[in-house]
Amino acid sequence: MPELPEVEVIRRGLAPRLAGRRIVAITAPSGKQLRQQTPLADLQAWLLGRRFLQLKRRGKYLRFILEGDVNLLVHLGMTGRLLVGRESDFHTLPHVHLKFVLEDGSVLIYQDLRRFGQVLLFRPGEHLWPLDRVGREPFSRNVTPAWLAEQARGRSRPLKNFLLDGHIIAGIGNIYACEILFAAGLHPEVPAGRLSLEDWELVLKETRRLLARAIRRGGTTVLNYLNSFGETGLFQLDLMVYGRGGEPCRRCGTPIQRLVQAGRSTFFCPSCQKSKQP
DNA sequence: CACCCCACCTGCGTGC
DNA sequence: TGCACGCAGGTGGGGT
Repeated sequence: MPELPEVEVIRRGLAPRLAGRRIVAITAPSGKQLRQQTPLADLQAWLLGRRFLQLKRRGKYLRFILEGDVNLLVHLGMTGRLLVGRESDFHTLPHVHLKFVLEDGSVLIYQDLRRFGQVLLFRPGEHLWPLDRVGREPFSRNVTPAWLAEQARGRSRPLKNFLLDGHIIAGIGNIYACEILFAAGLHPEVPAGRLSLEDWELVLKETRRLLARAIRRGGTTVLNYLNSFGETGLFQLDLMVYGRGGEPCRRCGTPIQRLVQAGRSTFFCPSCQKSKQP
């Protein structure tokens, strides 16, 4: 699903459409539950009549802050979408699990084909516990090469799996993990603990560069990602390795290889990514 | 503790 | 055409 750039693009699109708007109705068109979801009756009890104040992002979570210290946490899982529009825009759309009608007649819908997402309500004063397990923000000053080296010290797990671990750095998913490793010229199977401080400087620099560029490009659409206006992203045009197994490397022409790490596909160029070997 | 596998869901492309 | 299989942007629980 959406990784950090896609979630951030959604946040930026949604925020001005929601700020100050009051929720006047909530329905559950599909009648199906997400992986984790506050019951509809509780959503209605706590959200109806309240205005959206702010929309924040933490890792891949979106945090909707409403009047009266009520919070709604939304995670899009693999296939979740948040779309804004007119009621009639979504009449025939399948897999719509929640619909919020706003006082100006616009609607916000949560659509999720695979239903791996989460929509959780937090009442005033309640702790937002899902955020406790979210790692550090890649753009935060508390993420430094030294901190990364410290986190990786003594670890045998492959660098790819380390980058993908949202409890350490938040927001990097399978696409950007592959792209970051290509940009840094590092082999995905190198044990994370074997990187030097200089390697971590490069990894962090490329992580920030790629995530920032992806946000500017409106995210990556490989299957069905859409921003809050139903538009695709453009970063897929910049992908160097992800989804390109067997195709020639865009830098050197060597066929891109695919391998499976921790149950997920990894794509890499065996020629460009060998400054460290497994 | 560290690490990996698997389930959780639905749909789509591929190959027989 | 039909069917079985593999695969898909994430995450956490449980096993080794």
